[in-house]
Amino acid sequence: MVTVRDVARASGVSISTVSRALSDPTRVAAATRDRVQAAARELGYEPNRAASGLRSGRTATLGVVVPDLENPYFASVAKGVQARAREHGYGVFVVDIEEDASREAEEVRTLLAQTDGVIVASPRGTDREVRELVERAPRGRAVLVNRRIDGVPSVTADDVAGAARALEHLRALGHRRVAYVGGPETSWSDRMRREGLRRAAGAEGAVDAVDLVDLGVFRPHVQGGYSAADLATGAGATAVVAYNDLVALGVEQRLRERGIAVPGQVSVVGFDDTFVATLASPPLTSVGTDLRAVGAAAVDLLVERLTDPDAVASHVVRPTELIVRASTGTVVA
Amino acid sequence: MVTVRDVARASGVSISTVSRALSDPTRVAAATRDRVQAAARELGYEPNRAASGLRSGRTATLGVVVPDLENPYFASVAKGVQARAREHGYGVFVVDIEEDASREAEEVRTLLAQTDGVIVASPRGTDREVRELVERAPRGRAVLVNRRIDGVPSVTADDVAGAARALEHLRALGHRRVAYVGGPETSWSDRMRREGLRRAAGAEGAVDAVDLVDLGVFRPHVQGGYSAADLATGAGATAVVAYNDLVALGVEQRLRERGIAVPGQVSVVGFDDTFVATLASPPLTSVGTDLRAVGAAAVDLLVERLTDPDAVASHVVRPTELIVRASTGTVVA
DNA sequence: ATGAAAGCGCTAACAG
DNA sequence: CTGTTAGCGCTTTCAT
Repeated sequence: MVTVRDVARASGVSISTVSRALSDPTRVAAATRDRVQAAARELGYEPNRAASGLRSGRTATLGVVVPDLENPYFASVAKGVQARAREHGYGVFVVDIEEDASREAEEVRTLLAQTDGVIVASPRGTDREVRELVERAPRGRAVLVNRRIDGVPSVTADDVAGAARALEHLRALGHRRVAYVGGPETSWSDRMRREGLRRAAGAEGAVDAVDLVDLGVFRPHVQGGYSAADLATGAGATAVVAYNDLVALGVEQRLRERGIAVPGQVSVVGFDDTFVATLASPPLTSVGTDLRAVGAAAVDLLVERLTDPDAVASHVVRPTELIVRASTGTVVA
Repeated sequence: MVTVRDVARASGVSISTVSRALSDPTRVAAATRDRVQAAARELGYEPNRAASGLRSGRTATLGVVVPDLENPYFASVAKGVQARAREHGYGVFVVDIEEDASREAEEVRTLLAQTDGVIVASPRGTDREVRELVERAPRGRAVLVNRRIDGVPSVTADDVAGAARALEHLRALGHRRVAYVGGPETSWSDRMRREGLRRAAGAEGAVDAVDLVDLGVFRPHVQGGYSAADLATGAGATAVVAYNDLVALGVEQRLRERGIAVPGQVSVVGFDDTFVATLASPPLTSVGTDLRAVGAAAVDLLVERLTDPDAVASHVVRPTELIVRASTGTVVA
């Protein structure tokens, strides 16, 4: 193993100069700096993170906790986190809690002890639990994704606006009775999406008011949508908005089986605009956000607070966009 | 921050006893052990990984390099790696090289310097490059997934058998002309899949021999299959085997657009049996492997070699299975 | 601008 | 079975 001592010997300086030349090149004469850096490169020197971390108190590592890496949503967020962290010089510990809310707090705690900061994506606990969990983090070393709690920095998508957009789209196509297939109860996004739909549906009795049928809570997977589809048609809805793309695919699947045309008889809208939206047939109209950007924003927030401990807890709200594809169409009489 | 000293003081023993009681409880009297552990819990002691790593030379961290986390294939492998590593007490650094072969070597090198071992999933470099990259790893601290090189431990799927199975399935359905939509040239799996198909196709002129049409190299995404579909029908194939599920979906998509029934006129088979296979319409017949198990096996291999440096480099070959769904059917005259 | 020296928290000899 | 001590590789005062 090549250490600072080896580099120091090779370049004829002391180990402290090596350390400086490599970490903060401005604090060393240009000539010395070059000599040291050349020696380091030649010897294949790689700083020992454990040692530098022990001394400096920084691990140069971030943690990200996701409910399920196989969910394309979180895969994208994790990808964004990893990429941006790398740009800032941080490595990333990824922890998949397998949708088990009870593991969340424990994993965050462990990660907090071995990283500089943690990103918790779509926390599964209640607001109370999440707040407690995060307040144990000294100086705001935790950032939430998809959950907004006062005093805790977070990155969320503008789901309210996105959902409203979706509803307006459906209204414009003539739909007056729209069903919503809901997601997990602890999902903050679900609450926001509901809210957006409700607001956009308009006052009861208004000329262009839309009847919103809440189908309840379903598993956020294909199966959930498959189970909900019949309820939607039974309720007389001509359009279905689903908690996410997978659920929407489940709805499409069941409708197809029953010979109900999409969008001929029923229109379907998903959320998240993950790549599966384009795989569906018909391809899915979906409310999307740039998920990698969400992950990247969370890293930026964290790094900012790590660098400047006095930074206030800010809430970044990323824009959402309605991507119209073939799964939505006009109402037939 | 709570350190061993605090725990030592609280439990009335020396710091080394604390260290022992916490890491190897057998080397300490039962009563002492309990006292120390209680104190540690009460104080909320979390060992400092940097410090223990610095002293012991172990980082308790593994690295995994994947070409693309958003690819469901690698998401599953990464998930398997993370879960199993956790069971062994290791954290996992995930690095996504964004399908950029030129970043591979550098990332592996960096990772090797800050972890105990590295798993390289589906290396994108040539055999030569991969061998060089891995031989820099002292004492076999690298394991390959989806690439078999002598002397380097690896986990692969039995793609030859899987591909053969797929071809036999098609033959049994009456297909005598089958097209293969190939994947990346540096893909070892692609080579094996080709080989399996070739072998199972049988000797030319045999009664039940199958004509294998090689369509060439395509991008391993939906678009690749979409582009290849017309070539397959143009070549008179009644069945198409695709490099992976996404490619197969692309084939299905294009065929549907052209009004060619699947499986009525053309059957389609994918590889990897990722969750997207079930999303397709019709759902895709696919040759699958338990991808989480692949990741887990890679971790086991690595941990074994980390624990016993004399362990020989073994090659784990995971079984593949043909999952028959609605995208394959009998040939119509 | 550079060097000497201390010490981060822990584990591993070595004593006892 | 337990305590003492040294030191992992690095960063960071404090001198010079």
